[in-house]
Amino acid sequence: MSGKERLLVRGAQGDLLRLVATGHAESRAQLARISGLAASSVSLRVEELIDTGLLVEEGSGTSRGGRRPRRLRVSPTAGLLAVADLGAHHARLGLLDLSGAPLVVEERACDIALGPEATLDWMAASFDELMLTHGPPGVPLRGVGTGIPGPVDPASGRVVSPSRMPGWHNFPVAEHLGAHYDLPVLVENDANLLAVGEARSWPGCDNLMVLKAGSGIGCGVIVDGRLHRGRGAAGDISHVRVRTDSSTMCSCGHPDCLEAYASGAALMGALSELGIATRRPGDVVALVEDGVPEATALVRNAGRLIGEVLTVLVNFLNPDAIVVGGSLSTAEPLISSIRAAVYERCLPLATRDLEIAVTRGGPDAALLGAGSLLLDAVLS
Amino acid sequence: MSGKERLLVRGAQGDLLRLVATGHAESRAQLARISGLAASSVSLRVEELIDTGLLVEEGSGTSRGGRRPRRLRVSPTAGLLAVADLGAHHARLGLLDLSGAPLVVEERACDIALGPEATLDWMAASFDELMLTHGPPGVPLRGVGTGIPGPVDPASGRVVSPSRMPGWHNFPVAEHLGAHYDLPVLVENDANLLAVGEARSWPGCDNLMVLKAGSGIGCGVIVDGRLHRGRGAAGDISHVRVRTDSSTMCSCGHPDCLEAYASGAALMGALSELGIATRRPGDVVALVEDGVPEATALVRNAGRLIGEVLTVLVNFLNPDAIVVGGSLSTAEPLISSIRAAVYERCLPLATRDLEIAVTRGGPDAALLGAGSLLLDAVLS
DNA sequence: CGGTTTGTCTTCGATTTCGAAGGAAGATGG
DNA sequence: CCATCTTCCTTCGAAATCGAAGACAAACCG
Repeated sequence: MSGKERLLVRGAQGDLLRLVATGHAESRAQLARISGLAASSVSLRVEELIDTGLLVEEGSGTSRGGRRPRRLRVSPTAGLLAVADLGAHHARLGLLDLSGAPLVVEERACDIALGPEATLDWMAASFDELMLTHGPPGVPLRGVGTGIPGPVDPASGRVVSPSRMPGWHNFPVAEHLGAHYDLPVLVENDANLLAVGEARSWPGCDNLMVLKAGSGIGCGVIVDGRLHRGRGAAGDISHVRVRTDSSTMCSCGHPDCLEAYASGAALMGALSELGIATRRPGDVVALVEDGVPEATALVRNAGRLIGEVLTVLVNFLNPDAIVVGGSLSTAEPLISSIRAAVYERCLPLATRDLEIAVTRGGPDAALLGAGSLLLDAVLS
Repeated sequence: MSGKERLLVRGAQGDLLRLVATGHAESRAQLARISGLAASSVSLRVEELIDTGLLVEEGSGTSRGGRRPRRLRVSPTAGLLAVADLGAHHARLGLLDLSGAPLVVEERACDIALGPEATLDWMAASFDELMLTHGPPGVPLRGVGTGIPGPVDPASGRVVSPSRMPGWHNFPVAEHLGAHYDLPVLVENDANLLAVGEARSWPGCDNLMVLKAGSGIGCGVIVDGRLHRGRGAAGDISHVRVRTDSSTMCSCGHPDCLEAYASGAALMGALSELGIATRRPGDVVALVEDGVPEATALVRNAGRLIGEVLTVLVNFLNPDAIVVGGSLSTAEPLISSIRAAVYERCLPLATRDLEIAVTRGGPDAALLGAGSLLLDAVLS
């Protein structure tokens, strides 16, 4: 299940491979421009990477006015990454090649309430199955990564006081997965993975806030093109106090947290009090699309509250874009009321070129983000 | 007053010089460790820098168990930086050597309400005077920088819609100063400079929020050890909506901005309504120290409001420390009520190792910050 | 269609950087 | 006080990197 010889790419070679893998460059000339190395050095290194079997030349790219570049790609046989995005009741699982491109992605039902051991063992078994059924023979697994719907301490790879994951507190996820695989293991908060994944779809935007609005409210922050972790829990906005008429206690012990009003779980709760049953946050979106006024009003209020919180952060961080993802993101009134609140209340300087939009990266964005981070760990 | 030949330090040499100048290293061995270069390469480069007259060897450092290192310093004759921190009624002006150490610092009265031309020409004249009276003969000026008590667009060096600087809107400060000096010119928001300056006093803290509580409320943000500018106005918290009973209109046209309740100007206004006259934010601190209950109550309320805003940002950014500076920072009740609000309401994960403290960098911190940023511009 | 322009990639000598080895200078410890 | 250790710095051959020059390939354009 492992024990393959470690990928050996040191220094400059690793950097070049990474640039190709992440899609930042796909020709020698581009590599030279981006890496700052001389064209001749790049050619030498690329030669070696091709000899090692990590890179392949594949046709030619589009001309920029002169000779067409020879397109470079990470070899499909160089290795695979197994990645997962764990949700409360479903997980997306996939295999990526070393360029981060998905080979297979599947969504499977699971239940994190069964506890970490059961869930992670199930995940590992699913990875093994995917490797057997979809992995080309002889192509080694190079890394394993998963997103977790709760706070993760990046240093230790442990889950730290999650709200909706009974039995997971302080569980060493990375260590447990590492016991199955003698490989680099990545464990990261799901919103952070989404942020990293989305960042690829927002070229030129170095500062990004990616909101994940599902059962809970998560947020990943990209500063200067890199994921900002702070001391580990950066990006948390769910326990911010909001301005409301009524007063509701949040599970964290404080009154009037954003999560208690604007999360998918809160919306479902409010609907059920009105006698409208829902099973998943997606059902709320369906109600909105069906024109159920109670649902629309609740979603619109959620958007306003989220927007008011974002107001503070937009003034403070001056991001290039706010990206809204998660299962609630397809509800039109949510986005538009977030937009309204932010544009109305923020400084003109901060909103002048600010874009507020839904996810561009598609349903696999978080998996791609996991691939992206995992690649850094894999390439020496 | 200029036209000196440009400092010529390319690539690796500039990096080494910068490391010595910023105090990150003071021996060849240390340079090798920090820069990642081979010890032999470091020796070569340092040799050249000494030959050029930019570095000097000066005695020996303390042993770490073996031979004592030969201490390196930036030559005092390598050049000077002229820096200023402009306030509403006072400016601090100083000359720094290329290591960022102050040669002279003076505080002089001025009035930014006289408009940009008058103020900047006065500043240039003051710089010239300082050079004449305190600059060692023959030592060239290498750069000029100033802090501005309002938003600055870093790309163009213009002031953008400042609240308390009549006549400055859109004025090209960097360009105007650049006409006097054919040198690198730095123009930056004052809170940002304070943040950069303070960062030197907080080793190990890569993520820092530095609050400047004076007439206005400014905030500089250090992320990953570097100043975060966003699109230019990052760090603004003064126009965040706060939770209050009453309702006050802010000059920005929105109700209940933090600035309208918690800035020095707002406190002075509130005191005058109570029949207590003050001329400067510092007077408010004096009243608090004299035990005037109205002043204490107002300051405490300001601290609470600021703290509540910080709550959001602390959860979001997970900084290592919050540093409070500015003329109000010496009011004990301000800090303690900020502390109370943040510690009470933030996530344990975010506050576990969070320090909330007053400035460590002393009164010249902003000038030192200007020197630090200016150095980057000066060293090619 | 053939010259011109633009961009890509390789060749090769010059330069820079590295790394191992060794000398210098002080700390440590009997 | 002398042997030994640690750290600092330099020396010198080996390796990596650079940059200029040129070959190559396509787009552009009268």
